[in-house]
Amino acid sequence: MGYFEEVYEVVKKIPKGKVATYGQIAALTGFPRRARMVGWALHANPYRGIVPCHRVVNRNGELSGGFAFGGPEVQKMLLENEGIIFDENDIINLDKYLWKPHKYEE
DNA sequence: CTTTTGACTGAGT
DNA sequence: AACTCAGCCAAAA
Repeated sequence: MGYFEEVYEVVKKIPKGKVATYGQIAALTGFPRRARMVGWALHANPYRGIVPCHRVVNRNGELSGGFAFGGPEVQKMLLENEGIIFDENDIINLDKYLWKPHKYEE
């Protein structure tokens, strides 16, 4: 099991209707300074369609970069389908939708 | 092998 | 509030 697997496991744990940041996932995997690795793991995501990478956003709650599994529009649609609402700037209200795990372990 | 780059973040200016 | 700098570490050139 490589580091990627840990990232995928955490991402898969994100409950529907919630989102998590790269840093948060990194922290959950035990490496709070490896947010970039999380991003890289998802970039190399061999489990596209299996790992809900659309629930992973940057610290500001906005959709990552200009590309994704199909495009930011698809990601937005998927998140709205999860019950998440975007603001005027297509930013997610982290105050409401940020995933707040009870424990930083497992 | 060395250098650049990147789905990031937090601190500093 | 917007921009820059520095850390992190793996893959690609």
